[in-house]
Amino acid sequence: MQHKSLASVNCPVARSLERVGEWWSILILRDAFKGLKRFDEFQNSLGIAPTMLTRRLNALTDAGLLRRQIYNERPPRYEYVLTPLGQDFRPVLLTLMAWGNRHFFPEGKRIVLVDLNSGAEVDPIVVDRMSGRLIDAAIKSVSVAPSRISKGKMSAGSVARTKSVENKIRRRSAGQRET
Amino acid sequence: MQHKSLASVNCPVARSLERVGEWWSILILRDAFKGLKRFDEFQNSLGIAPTMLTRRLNALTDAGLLRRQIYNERPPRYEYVLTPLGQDFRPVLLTLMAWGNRHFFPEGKRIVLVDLNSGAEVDPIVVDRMSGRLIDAAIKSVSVAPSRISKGKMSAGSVARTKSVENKIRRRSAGQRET
DNA sequence: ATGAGTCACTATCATTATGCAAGTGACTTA
DNA sequence: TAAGTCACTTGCATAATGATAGTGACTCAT
Repeated sequence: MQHKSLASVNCPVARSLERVGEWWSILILRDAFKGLKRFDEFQNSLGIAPTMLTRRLNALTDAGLLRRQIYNERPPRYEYVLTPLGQDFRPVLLTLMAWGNRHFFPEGKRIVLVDLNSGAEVDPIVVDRMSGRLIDAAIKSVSVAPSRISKGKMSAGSVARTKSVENKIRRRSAGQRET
Repeated sequence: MQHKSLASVNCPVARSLERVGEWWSILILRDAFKGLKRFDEFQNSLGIAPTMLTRRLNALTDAGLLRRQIYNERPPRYEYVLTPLGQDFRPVLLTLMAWGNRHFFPEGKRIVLVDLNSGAEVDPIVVDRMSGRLIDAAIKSVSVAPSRISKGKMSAGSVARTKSVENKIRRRSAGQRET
C-alpha cells in the first residue's frame, strides 16, 4: 500500500507507528514478550503466512526492535529476540492489553493481567513519573531545545535506523543481516 | 489486505488491534485527542486521501471509538468526537508517544509531553493501580471466571460492536449512521 | 544410506487495500 | 450569479497481503 511517508513527520506517534504500525508487528511483539523466538513458533502462534512473517520479522529487525541471534550454524538458524528498544515497547503493549481487557470481553469471562513472578493480578495505569498522578488531562508534545533538557533520560540501545525499511526488504536476499 | 479474521482470537491485544490496527486509525485518534473534529481538519492535519479518511472515520465510528455528531443540518455536517471508549484509549496513545519520544529523536531536539492544564512536563510510565509499582516483569493475560471478579471495574460505554467492520463500510452509503 | 521430517525461508499469483485525481451535491458568501 | 466550502463518492493504477507450493540444508529413524 505504499504507505504515506510519515517518516519526516515530527510527531512521536507517527514515528512510532513507522516501526510498529504494520498489521502483524504488534502481534509479533506480543509473542516476543511471551517468550517466542523462532520462526515457526511465531507462525504457529499467529497463523500468519510465512511470506508475511518474513517481511514483518525483517522489518522489526531493521527497525531495531528485534535482533537476529544465531542458534545453529549449518544450516544457519536464527532466533528473534527483543532488543532494548523492543523491550521498552512493553508499556504500549500493556496499555493496549488493558484497554482490550476492559472493553472487549463482554461475554461473561473476563481477562486479567497477571505478574508471572508474583502471580498477582495487575491493573496497568499510566501515571506521571514525578508526581505519580494519573495522566488524564489533555496532553500535547512540544519540542524542547537540547540545552533545556534537565530530567532527560534518552534511553540506550535505540537511535532510529532508516526509513522505508519495507521496500528494501523484498529486494534483498536473506542472510546478509547477520547477528 | 483481507486482514486475517483475528476477531475470534481470545487475546486482548488482538481484539484491540481489530479496532485500531489499521494504518491511519491511531493517527486519527491522536488528532481527535488534540481536539480535531471535522473531516477537513483531519484531512489537512494528516495529508490523508479523502477516500481513506472516510473509510477510517467510518471504521472508528463503527468500532465505537468515535461518534458522529451533527453540527449542521441541510446539508448534514458531522463532527467526529471521541466516545468514552475512545477516550479510554488515551493511555495507549500516551505510552506510544512516550516511546517515540524516548527513541526516535536523536537529532538534537527533544520532544516532551506537556500537560495542557498545568503546563508541567509529564513523563508517562505504567504502574499497577493497586501497588503503584512499575510493571516491568513478564505479564500474561489469563481469563477469569465471572464469579471470581472482585476488584473488577468493567468500565462504561464500551461493549464491542461487531466484527468485520471494514468490509461493510464500502458497501454502504453514508448518512445511515446518524447521531 | 535411504527416505521422511524439520526449519526457515522464497516464489508465484490471485485478491484486497490504498492513494491519487477528479467529480458531486448542498449549501454559504461575495 | 459565480465562486467557494465541506464532506464526501467514483474510478482506476498500484502496492501489500494471503494462500499454496517449493527449496535447501540439514537431522533422525529404519
